[in-house]
Amino acid sequence: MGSEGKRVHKSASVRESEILAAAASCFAAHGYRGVDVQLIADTAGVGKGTVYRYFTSKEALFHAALRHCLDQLRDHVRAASDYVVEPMQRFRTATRAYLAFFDAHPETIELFIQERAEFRDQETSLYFPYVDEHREHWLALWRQLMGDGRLRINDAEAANRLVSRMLYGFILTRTAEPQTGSLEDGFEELFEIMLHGILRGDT
Amino acid sequence: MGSEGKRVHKSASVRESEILAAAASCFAAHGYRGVDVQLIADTAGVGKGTVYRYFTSKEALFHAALRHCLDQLRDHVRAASDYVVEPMQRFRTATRAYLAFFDAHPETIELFIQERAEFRDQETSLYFPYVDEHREHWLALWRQLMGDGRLRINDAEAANRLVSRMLYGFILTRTAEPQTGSLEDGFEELFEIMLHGILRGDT
Amino acid sequence: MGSEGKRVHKSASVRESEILAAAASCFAAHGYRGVDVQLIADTAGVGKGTVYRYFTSKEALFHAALRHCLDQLRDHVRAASDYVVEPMQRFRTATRAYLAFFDAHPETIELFIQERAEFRDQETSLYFPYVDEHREHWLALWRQLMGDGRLRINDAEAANRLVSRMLYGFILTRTAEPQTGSLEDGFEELFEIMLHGILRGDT
Amino acid sequence: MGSEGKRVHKSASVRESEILAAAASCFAAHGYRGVDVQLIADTAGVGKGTVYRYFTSKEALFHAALRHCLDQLRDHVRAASDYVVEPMQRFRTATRAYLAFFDAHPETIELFIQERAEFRDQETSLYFPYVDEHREHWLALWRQLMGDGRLRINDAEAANRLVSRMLYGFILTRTAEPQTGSLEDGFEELFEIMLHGILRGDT
DNA sequence: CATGAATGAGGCTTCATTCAT
DNA sequence: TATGAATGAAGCCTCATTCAT
Repeated sequence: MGSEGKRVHKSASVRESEILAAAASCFAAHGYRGVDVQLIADTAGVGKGTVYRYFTSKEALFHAALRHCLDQLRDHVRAASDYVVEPMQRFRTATRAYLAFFDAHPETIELFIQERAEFRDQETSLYFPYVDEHREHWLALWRQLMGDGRLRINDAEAANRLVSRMLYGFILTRTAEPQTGSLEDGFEELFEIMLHGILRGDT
Repeated sequence: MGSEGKRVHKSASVRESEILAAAASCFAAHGYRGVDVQLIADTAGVGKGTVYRYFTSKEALFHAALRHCLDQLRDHVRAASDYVVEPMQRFRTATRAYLAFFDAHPETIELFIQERAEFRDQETSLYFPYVDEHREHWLALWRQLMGDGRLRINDAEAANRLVSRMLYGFILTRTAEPQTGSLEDGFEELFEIMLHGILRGDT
Repeated sequence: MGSEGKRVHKSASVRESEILAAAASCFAAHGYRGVDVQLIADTAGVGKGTVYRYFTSKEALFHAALRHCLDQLRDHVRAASDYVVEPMQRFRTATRAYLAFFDAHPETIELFIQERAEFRDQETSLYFPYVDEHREHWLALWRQLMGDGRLRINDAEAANRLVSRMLYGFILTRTAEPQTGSLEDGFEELFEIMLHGILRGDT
Repeated sequence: MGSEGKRVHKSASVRESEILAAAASCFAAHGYRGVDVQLIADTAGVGKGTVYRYFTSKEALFHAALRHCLDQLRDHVRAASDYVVEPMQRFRTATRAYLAFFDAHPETIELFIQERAEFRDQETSLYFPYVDEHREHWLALWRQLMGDGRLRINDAEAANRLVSRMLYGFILTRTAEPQTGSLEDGFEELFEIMLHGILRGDT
């Protein structure tokens, strides 16, 4: 009961989601500092006071919006890859899903950048805790991949970090060059290079 | 103003450099929006008015500071690699110099991020013109590398873009994980992977 | 803010009037440039932000204040003279009311001067549109006065302009000489001269 | 000797005049507050420091410029009218010369307005002392005019004041209406009305 | 609870004046 | 003496946050 009711007053969680969505969209479009909380309120169709009723501060709202995106990202990647058993296939599927997510939610990229720019200090950053949160999951995958000795690298941490950083750069520069197509379009090429490098294998 | 004597006259170029250096340092430390021009003035040891004597606006100052860093970066990489004749060696040297530069001037990374975050849309962005400016130089290198058919990729543009984006991600995440050492320390590992991929060659 | 309680909510129109009144008073007392918007806010008993909530800019506020005075002036003169039927009596009554208004609202004079001094060139000037707005009304009066051929002048435009300019000078110099009394006190003398000139009629 | 010499360094009095002229022109064009002292220096072709070498402050410079204009005005009117013996002719000639002066030096009008707007307090105003300075001269004329009993008014002070104020209004509104021609063009009409009033003499 | 009017600290920029050269 | 680089006080405006209704 509740969410389908005819009541004008939406349930708190619906309100919250709407504000969150508005915030993500505004922050992505204008940057953290460039956004007046009023704009978020207008976009969400609520009063400014209401925004502050649901979120302590502009900063808290930003973090919540980012967290929301990160959760969606995780869900998306997990939903696509968790059921894939074969490790390399799982890696491939997860990577592809990762890229596809940002094609579908480009605002997430902007939130990444904004967080990096505005809250660079470890203290306030959400990115690091987030990475930590899922580290074990992906390290397990890397250990599996290393299991049969096919990797050139034997340190799961290092492999994970290296690939993460490469992907991160790939994501962030998505809009860098106008002619660049969707991220997923670049996937095969990227994945091929990540697996085999730029040199021919027989070298 | 600092603790020095009242008013100091210096040559315009010296003053400009000092202000530029102060600006780069402040912007890197606190972010574009987080910096009060007064702080830059104090850091440079000049009055606030003096800052505006040399730069039209805070924004202009930021762009000038970034441009300064980009010029240094280019000079550094060129100085290290231009004289290297053998293409692969030149690629290697340039890449290493590129990473080393950011170890020596980590504030440059922050300025990159800040520009991306604050001036994402605008024509004012310096990064893309900068990249364009040097595109030909590096494309030539890629064509040389492709000359003997040792590359898995035959499109100089694509190779250049791919590697640039990977490196960009590598740079940006430098401070991502506390335990990470200098960028140059990670060079061998990164370069190895870029050349040969994460899979063993015999796969 | 003043000594009153923390935050007071008033109807928008009341607040606007209060700010307008404070602005007129401040601008008159210190001149457009000599006024810090903070002073207006303090005088109105509101925060500075509130001033900007009601008026886009200092300039807009000034123009609004002037417009307000002009409206009052028009209402005052019209209220006094519109019901007077006999043309010459109407002219007399209107002129007297005009002078009396400035005795009652001397700040209006200052706003006139300030506008002339600060916004001389611009389209933003309110004075000329204002004059135009009422031109027809007064031209009609002049035509009536000319109807019986008692005027030395036969051009309603010219007569209107000439008298306006004389009155304007009379108003503006009100405070010119300390010993000068109220404008209305000088009315009879002025009006007599305007009607009959400084020379005796038999000359 | 001196002023015709080939020395690059102009004599102090020449410098001063140039600065004064530049100041008058700038103040008239942009208003007292709208002028950066730098602009005056540039216009005069000297360094900013030099301006301050000749004049204590911006305010002092403005007053000096105004004083200069007032002196010229006085000289002009006196030169034209002092030799005229017949009182009414002298009044007529002086008035006409007064108007003609402002046609030739319209910037004087602006300086009048600026002073009125910025330095309205008796203390700093130049206008009142100036008027006082010449009061006696003109009062004498008025007494002469009254000598033969042809004036409707018998108070020289009052007559002087009244006419001054009318003329002042006439001057100040010169640019008020675009279609208005030169002040001197309006002279006959104005003078006729001042002498005989707007009503026909036989009324 | 929801609202949006009210607030004031904070930041960018200007410009009159000073002073080292 | 002449200069113009240097200065910093001052002022306009924004916007995150609070709170009366």
